[in-house]
Amino acid sequence: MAARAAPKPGRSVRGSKTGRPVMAALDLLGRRWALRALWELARESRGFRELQADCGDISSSVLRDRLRELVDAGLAEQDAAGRYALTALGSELGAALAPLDGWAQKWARALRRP
Amino acid sequence: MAARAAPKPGRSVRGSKTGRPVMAALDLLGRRWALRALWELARESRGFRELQADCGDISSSVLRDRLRELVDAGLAEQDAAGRYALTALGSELGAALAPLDGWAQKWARALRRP
DNA sequence: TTCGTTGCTTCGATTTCCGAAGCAACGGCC
DNA sequence: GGCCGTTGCTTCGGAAATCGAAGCAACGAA
Repeated sequence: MAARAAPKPGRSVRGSKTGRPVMAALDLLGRRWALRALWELARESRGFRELQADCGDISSSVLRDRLRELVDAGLAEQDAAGRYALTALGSELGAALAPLDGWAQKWARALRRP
Repeated sequence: MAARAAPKPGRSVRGSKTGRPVMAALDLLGRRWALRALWELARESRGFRELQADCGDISSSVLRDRLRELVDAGLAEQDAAGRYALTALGSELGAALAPLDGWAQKWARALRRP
């Protein structure tokens, strides 16, 4: 249970008391599965159980916590059918993180031939 | 103790057995303080204790683990003076994540007037 | 009405993280 | 040389986050 409020800009978060927005983002995203859930939702809206499966069978309790945080932070919401989807803000974050894919491929290449 | 190998592309990581590079990245960065440490190093190279202070007094044991992983993954290294610095690859990741700052400011604005 | 699926919740076991303490090595500085 | 402050860690016990299997009410299809 529990599920305290998600980190948000303007408030003191783990590792920073200044309230600087990016620090809140780093706290929010630096939790296990947060980035992955966001990444998956950026691809497509999905229901809880489907999302869980697509995240490699993440524990349902943790997925619930992460989703709650994303919703609380205004990055995700549930549509009429109950499916989870990113808000406009969430989509923009997804777009901001999109370069990660290209970088990771470069990373893979670099590690193959050091 | 412990400190197993960092997640890398091509290998099975938490939440994905396909070896897709971006999944390894999401695993690596989705650990507490990993994003923050990378973010700080992207700004400037620093020694262990200074980095610890700048990360809001993160526990030294965890910082050590995260740094080990970043080094192991080829994203960071120690210079002649022993200071931690990003490699070329690490810097590119930092650059790929740079838009996060701008996004976070937008997030802050959006939450102020909902 | 039975059956399968979904969206969760619970809770005990594990893993991760925290944080205070300690320590060897390296300067300065006298 | 001897003393002091700083640095880069390591150790380890306790707290917190995560896991994972189980269960359950609600819903739709048959």
